[in-house]
Amino acid sequence: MEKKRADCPALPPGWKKEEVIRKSGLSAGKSDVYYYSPSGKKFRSKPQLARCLGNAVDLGCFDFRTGKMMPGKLQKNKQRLRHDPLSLAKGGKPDLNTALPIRQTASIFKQPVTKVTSHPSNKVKTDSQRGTEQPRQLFWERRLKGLRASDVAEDVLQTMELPKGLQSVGPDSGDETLLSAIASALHMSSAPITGQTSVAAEKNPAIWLNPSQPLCKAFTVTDEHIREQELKVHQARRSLEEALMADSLARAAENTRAMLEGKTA
DNA sequence: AGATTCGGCGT
DNA sequence: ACGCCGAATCT
Repeated sequence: MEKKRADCPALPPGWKKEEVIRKSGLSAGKSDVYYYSPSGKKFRSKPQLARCLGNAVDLGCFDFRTGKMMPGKLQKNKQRLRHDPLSLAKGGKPDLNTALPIRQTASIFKQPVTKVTSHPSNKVKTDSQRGTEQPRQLFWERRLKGLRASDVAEDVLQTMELPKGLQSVGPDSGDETLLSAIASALHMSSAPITGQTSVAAEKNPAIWLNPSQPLCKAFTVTDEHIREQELKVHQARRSLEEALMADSLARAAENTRAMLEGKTA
């Protein structure tokens, strides 16, 4: 069988793509697409591919069937109406369009070739991809520096203030990166955010940093912190309530005025 | 056992 | 209509 394995320019060097036509059955004529990693492992779906490449390549606009990046295929974010019941009903994290910027050049990350199993009959198995996390770039949070939220008039919104106890770890000790790092951690992972629990990370983060935690010294959240936060939420809700009330009064006033003018005209 | 192939579920 | 993946079948 002369299967053509073509290079796939959209993926890191060494990755091959193959298309196999189904030749019998109900689905005869349809085709299946496979990819092969540089080490020869076969991949048969986009999720599987994504699990392997991890943050190395953004497959957001990668079309598995054609093997090309489709610029127009931005995140299929359903233009869901605010307060759509569906958005609230589903569990998990809110579906905000806040994909973080990630590295596009994958080739510096080597694909794992072997994995040593711990036992006597030490056959080298192809690693079970599920267990191994892909490497993350160290200090990637620094790329978030300078990103600011702004309102419709392009005025930069006031940035959040961080509680005193939080201290960053790493080459950029600014509060700005710290805020981004923590916000990202909360956004991306459902695991507890503890900060860097190893003291060694503070001395030499380049070696000891735990990349699955934000660039932040370990911290503890006290009941006091929680009460403060609850208070802030309450105040924010009050402000919002007042603003909405004022707005609706203003609208009502505007309507009646328009009606009166209509009559006199 | 591993590779190949098609079915069929879920969206 | 199609992506994804289970599992029957093939080597």
